[in-house]
Amino acid sequence: MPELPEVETVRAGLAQHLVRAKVSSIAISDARSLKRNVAGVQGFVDELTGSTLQAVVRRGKFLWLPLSGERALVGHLGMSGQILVRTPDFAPDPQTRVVIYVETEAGEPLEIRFVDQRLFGGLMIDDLAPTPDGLGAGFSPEAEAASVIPTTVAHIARDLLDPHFDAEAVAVKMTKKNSAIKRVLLDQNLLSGIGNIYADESLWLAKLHYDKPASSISKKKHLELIEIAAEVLRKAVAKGGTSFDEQYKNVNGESGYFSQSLNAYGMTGLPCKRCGMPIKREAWANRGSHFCPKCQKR
DNA sequence: AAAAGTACCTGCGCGC
DNA sequence: TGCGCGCAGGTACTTT
Repeated sequence: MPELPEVETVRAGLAQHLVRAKVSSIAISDARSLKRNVAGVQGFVDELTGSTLQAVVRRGKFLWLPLSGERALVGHLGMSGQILVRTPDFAPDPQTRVVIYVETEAGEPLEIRFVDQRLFGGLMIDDLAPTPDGLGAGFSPEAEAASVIPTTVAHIARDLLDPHFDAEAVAVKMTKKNSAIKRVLLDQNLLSGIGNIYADESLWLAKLHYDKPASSISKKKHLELIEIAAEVLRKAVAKGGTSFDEQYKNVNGESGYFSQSLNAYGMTGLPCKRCGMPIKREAWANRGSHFCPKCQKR
């Protein structure tokens, strides 16, 4: 569910409260939200307790909070995850799986609540390793991102808003893909941050059909699509992301309002804002694709 | 090696 | 009212 703009909204919210906060204790009510946790629940608790959260960094849809130069708390929201920052007196949030109790730099006690309906998201503690190119690993304006990345995130490509994102190189790779253009846009190993909403939105803006083979699209058009997608992501970040229901919230439990700007996703049956033809939804690759049958020809 | 398919979960709204 | 089905913003693993 959460794509780059939603995750960035969460990152910024966490950074506001948690930089240099110290972990006091942890409560795990559902260990299924701890992923790849070879050290066990107790190992997770032991390592995190007493540690200081140094920064909040994001690459694509992944977040991590360095605990030192070598280890980090990594989080992913999956389809339905939220990370809420609450004061201790705040009412319980349904589907809270993990609570990390912290004391902020200013000495205020806060709770980081990891909430997740479907359990596709999760937290883990992981090693940090140098990035292959030696450049900053992700986005973290409050504390310049170090050039170390969690090993479990290393295979994720730089996202479209990353200052080191190489649009030219990615566009060349896209022309060589023998897959549908939408599948390529969703390939986090090639370019990260785009999910189903922003893929459909970008393709609508670029007037491309989701199932058009990427190899049949020129490099120039791929570059245009990349720039369109980056702009959509930037605008969505500015509006706090897209919220349709209770599933996506920022760290304060508030909805974003980019849904007002959507042209294709979730607009099935409504007139295309360019030509008036009803937007169509088709099942595709185990998900839905929304597009204008007139503006977006295969 | 690349590309496609499947598994992992819970809960909601819909039609019957 | 109840039940089964389809649907939901993602990723990792397996298969072809």
